[in-house]
Amino acid sequence: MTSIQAKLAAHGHRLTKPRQAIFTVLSHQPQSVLEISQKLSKKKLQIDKVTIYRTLDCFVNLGLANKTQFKDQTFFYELADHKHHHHVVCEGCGKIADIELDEAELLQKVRKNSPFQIKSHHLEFFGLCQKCH
Amino acid sequence: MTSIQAKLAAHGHRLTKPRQAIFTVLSHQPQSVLEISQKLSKKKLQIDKVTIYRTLDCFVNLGLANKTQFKDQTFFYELADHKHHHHVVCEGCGKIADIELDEAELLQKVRKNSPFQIKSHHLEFFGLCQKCH
DNA sequence: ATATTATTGCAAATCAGTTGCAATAAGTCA
DNA sequence: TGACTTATTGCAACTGATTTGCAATAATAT
Ligand SMILES: [Mn+2]
Ligand SMILES: [Mn+2]
Ligand SMILES: [Zn+2]
Ligand SMILES: [Zn+2]
Repeated sequence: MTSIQAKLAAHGHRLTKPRQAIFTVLSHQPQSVLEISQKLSKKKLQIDKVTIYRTLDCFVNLGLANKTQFKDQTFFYELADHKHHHHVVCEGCGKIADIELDEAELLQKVRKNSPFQIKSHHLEFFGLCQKCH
Repeated sequence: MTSIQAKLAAHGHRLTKPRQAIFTVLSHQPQSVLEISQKLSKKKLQIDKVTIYRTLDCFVNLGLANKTQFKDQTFFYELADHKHHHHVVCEGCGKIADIELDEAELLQKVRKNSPFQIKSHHLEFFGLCQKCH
């Protein structure tokens, strides 16, 4: 709460009830707005989806959340307090697991092979989890 | 034409005029359906966007095209006849360049770190091209 | 040439995300 | 604390991308 409080304040933003609620529901598991909405409902916290979108957007800008995308046109959000990492998605059951890699070599190769100044990347893996295998 | 012809036939699909037209317009530059549609229009080939979607879907299934996604909810399609590769997208002007990497090490690391059976991955880089830099 | 059925095009629907705006509630300060 | 300012919320309507239903059309096989 203090961290979010501080970051919001530093940007002239307010710590509101919806923002607190949405924050408590975030985790390292990337979640869609629908899933977040449903989690909130279960907690008897009724928050409009537009507010969820705007809040997540705000969190992403403040570096509190990360926005990801897998194979469909839906965006997923997770807490940003961990180390930079990527995910493996099970194409059988939808399960998502974190993957932590040393990407130094990879990025080095890319920088050597491309004249672009690279700022960020998306990397996601797809396959089958142990159960679905 | 023969390659597409053969693959279509092998799956009981027909080589139609729209399919030929759409095929000629594909390249290694990932393109959205809108862009493909505009290219076709310039060639005086008026094809409904629904047909473009269905055709691209068909091409992807036959391994003739690849479907990619960058930071928005739009899908991009490119020819699949080249070696496996990824892209760098300029966030200034939208320019897209191919990036070819040796991913063996990376995949090895991932397989070692994850119990999932990995089948595919998405990897895209974002930054600024030389002009926008 | 005819019959069969995959494919097309149009209209309408869906799905995720965005925008406008009036009502509400944080944060500020006397 | 209580009034004041303005960020934030919720609702309704909208957009852009993609999908679906269906009747008309055109590729293929005989
Ligand atoms: Mn994660
Ligand atoms: Mn390419
Ligand atoms: Zn699974
Ligand atoms: Zn550029």
